[in-house]
Amino acid sequence: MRHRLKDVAERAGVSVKTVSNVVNGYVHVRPDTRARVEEAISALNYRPNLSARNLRKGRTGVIALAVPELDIPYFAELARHVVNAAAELGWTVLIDQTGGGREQERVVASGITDHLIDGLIFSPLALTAEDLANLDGTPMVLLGERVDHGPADHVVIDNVAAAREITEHLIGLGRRRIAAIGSQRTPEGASARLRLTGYAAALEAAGLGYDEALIAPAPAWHRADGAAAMRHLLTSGVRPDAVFCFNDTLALGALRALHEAGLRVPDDVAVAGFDDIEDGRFSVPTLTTIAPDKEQIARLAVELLANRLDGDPSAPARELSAPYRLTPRESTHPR
Amino acid sequence: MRHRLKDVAERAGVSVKTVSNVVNGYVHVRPDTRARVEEAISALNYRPNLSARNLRKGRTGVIALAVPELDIPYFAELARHVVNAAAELGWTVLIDQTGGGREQERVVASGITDHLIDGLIFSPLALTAEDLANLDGTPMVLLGERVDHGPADHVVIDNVAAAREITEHLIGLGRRRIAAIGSQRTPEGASARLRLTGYAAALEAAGLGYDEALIAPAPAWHRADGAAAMRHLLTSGVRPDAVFCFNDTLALGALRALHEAGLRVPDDVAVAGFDDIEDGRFSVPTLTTIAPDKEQIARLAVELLANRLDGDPSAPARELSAPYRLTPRESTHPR
DNA sequence: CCTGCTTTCTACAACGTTGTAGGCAACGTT
DNA sequence: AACGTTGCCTACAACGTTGTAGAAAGCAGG
Repeated sequence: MRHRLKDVAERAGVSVKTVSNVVNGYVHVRPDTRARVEEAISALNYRPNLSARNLRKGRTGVIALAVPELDIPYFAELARHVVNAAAELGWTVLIDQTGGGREQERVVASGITDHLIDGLIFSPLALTAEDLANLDGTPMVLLGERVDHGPADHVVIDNVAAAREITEHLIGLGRRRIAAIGSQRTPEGASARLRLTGYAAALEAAGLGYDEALIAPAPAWHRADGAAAMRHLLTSGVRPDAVFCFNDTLALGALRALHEAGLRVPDDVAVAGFDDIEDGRFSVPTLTTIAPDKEQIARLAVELLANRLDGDPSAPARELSAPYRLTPRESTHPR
Repeated sequence: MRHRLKDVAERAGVSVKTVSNVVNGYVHVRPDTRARVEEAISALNYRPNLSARNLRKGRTGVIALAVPELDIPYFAELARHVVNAAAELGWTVLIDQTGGGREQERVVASGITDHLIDGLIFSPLALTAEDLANLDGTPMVLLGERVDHGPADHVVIDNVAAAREITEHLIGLGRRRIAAIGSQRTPEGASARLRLTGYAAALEAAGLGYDEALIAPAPAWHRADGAAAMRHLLTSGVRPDAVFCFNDTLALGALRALHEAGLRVPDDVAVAGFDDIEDGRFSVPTLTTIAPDKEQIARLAVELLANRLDGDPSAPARELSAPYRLTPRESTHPR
């Protein structure tokens, strides 16, 4: 029941190409011809076949955003901003959830890009620079730290400086036994490593020792992992008076574990997170965090992609940095 | 730098169609021919052009999931399940965030379906049955209550029964002044109306009066709306001893507002939500809720879509119901 | 009336893929 | 030796769209 240019052309008594010209806003069409064609278009409820158009033109007007997990609120919030930023350029954004594994990400990066979409904004966890090098074709913008200096455009925030700043905030409260939750040794843990570096730098600068026992790993960065890590710290006897969690969901899990252990936040233990997700503004207590400018990240990513699409595809890759802000809330109020 | 069947064919010394046959697993290809072709494919890093394939075959292997907002965790969690269920059938899922407005939803429903994808799983808020009737073409499965008995397949949960059950749970705790947060008078508020109906039915059956002053509207169902509605209830002097929030994010906002007002949950006010999002399992206190079987919802939706794609596109629309479970947690522990 | 330009429209080919029809060997059966 | 069958492969057309080339008609200027 779907109609083609041919059907519209027959109804309007013109050639297929003239209908195409009307659809695409070509100027040299007589007003009455245009009117006849438009009548036929709406009578038949004609809409162009994007696959055919894409095949012919090489453009769909659709880009994809690939993220590891949508139920990590940071990515969901980021997705909203990307959708909005892209809408301003008339693009539709489709979102692909990769799961974060290297193989899945490789499938997305190569599979999805097979001419269905014009470009890809990609937040990879496990993908290597080598994987990326094998991707000829679709323009791509990467978000986040992983794949340093690969062949693609890149939007980052300064994880080391941000982690250092929030750790210094904890130190400034007079806390001395500051734990960290979220370290990862896997290749996926690039952000974790950078945040750990910033944390260590802050401790060092303040003359506080770096104590391996205060570092709790977390296989993933979900609430459950944060709660488990916090419980581990509490039972291991290291008695932290503050915790820097490498993202907000970890921190929310840690808050829960502290509550269950009967400890008060921030009185007994101050808690800080990273990402500024909405939950942290309504949790009890509200959560001190690093707020990356997600809107800016999204806007920069979309702009980079637009430049790549319109400009020279082999221009050197650019790396842009987005701002962040330390946002103190109840979980680190002074005692 | 992208290669076509033709390039592979030339390198392997066979016809274009033979390469196509190898790619598609056609059986009658001599082993040595197949090997030559496969060598050429990997040497050139060939991957098929999906637009062209789609144009020819009418299938892409890609379906879309359209939801109002990804940063409502319920939709994010649902998205994960849909992605997983579709993966079992070899489908890729792209997610489209509509924003929930009628016009935007109409654009998605008609625009996205323009041959880029094979089918659509759609969770609409504002779309009317009339809008849907105008969509010839792409098979579609609807999630949620809106668009009752429209022309499309449908997966629902029994909102009335679930709302009634959780309200009865609050009544069973001995609460008598049970407020409701989340009512909506707009056409988008179909779920709100059903949940309000279930709430009222439970009160009625228990011989408790329905008090308009205990019903707090919420323009959207975000945490901020829940907090504002709760504050409104607290300052209006109706003194509720329990609140049923029409989703979990509203409830988390309400928890926050109760905390700020110095009230204890559940001792002073019991709180219940709806959706069973992950946050509610880690909040302080943890949140009593209705847990819809999201995995089942996703599986049913994907199955309906698969049937629609393989079977008769004009078969009568089916409506399937997914189960839910009342999940009591700390926020309604007996005093 | 011819020339050249502009406006309006059309025919055709091409984008990369796959279904259809058919050709050519090789084989087994009569 | 002729025949049908099977296995393997190829040529061609078609999916719906748009770029290119150019035709037809109208107009201005000589």
